[in-house]
Amino acid sequence: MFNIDQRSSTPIYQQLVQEIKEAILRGALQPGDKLPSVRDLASRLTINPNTIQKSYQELERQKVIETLRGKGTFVCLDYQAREDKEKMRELKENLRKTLVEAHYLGLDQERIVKLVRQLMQELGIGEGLE
Amino acid sequence: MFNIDQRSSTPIYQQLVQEIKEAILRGALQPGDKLPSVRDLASRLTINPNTIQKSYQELERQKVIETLRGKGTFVCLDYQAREDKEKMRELKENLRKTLVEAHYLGLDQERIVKLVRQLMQELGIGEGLE
DNA sequence: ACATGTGTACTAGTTGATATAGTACACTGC
DNA sequence: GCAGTGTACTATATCAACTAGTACACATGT
Repeated sequence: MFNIDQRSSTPIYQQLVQEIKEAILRGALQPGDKLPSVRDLASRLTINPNTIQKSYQELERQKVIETLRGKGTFVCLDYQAREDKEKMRELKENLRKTLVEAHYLGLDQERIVKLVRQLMQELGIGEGLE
Repeated sequence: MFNIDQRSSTPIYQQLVQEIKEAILRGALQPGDKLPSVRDLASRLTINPNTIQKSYQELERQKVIETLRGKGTFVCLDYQAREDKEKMRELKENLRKTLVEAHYLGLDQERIVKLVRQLMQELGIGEGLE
């Protein structure tokens, strides 16, 4: 279901957050869809339930999913992008690092922009918020 | 000299690697320039010398700087971008994450490209390898 | 009422990366 | 020789991430 690399240096819970967000972006998970339960997903991925819960908590904090006690966890119906200066600062910082890396790999301006466009298409990032 | 945030969650040695690479990009450090000695920089930044050394080792591994035993550490004269499939894979993965974040912050395709172009200009990434 | 499945909360312990502290050695240039 | 340089090593402390185990609250179906 989700692609998790146990040996990766990036925390498992962060990988899962990323996987779920991407699944929503490409439409594999639709608004209103029910996510697997914490225990179910944990046993399927052979990961501790606490780790799954941490991912779900993070996604809920970001208003991407919502949980109904006793019923389950669902993809939010109306994701509203909010202005978040702190997140925006982090984004720029991150993009900065990535661009420096790209340059040291020998990519010039146009090849970088081309790569960005290609990845956005793969992810399903369109003109607006669809 | 270099902007290090002791309280940041990203490791100090990685911050320093990033700072030095950016300094080279914008020309503050020129090819052939001598970098501060491990001990000197450590005392100026109030950081342990071992941490500085770790940064220098990483940069040397990436062929960005080179060290001459007993003489000092210098910015490489001829940085040759080499094909590195593993690095390229990491770069794409990283860019992917960043783009997903950008989308969830409400940025559409054009605003993302615009931001990328702006940051590249700030960093001094031009058409080719200058 | 009961059993089951759900999210939630808590404690405890392990592991690995990070950073510090201290010491020692080898090379260069004066 | 001496000062400045990079390098190497051990030991220690700290913190985040992860695992393990347990317990509780709520919703649903029987």
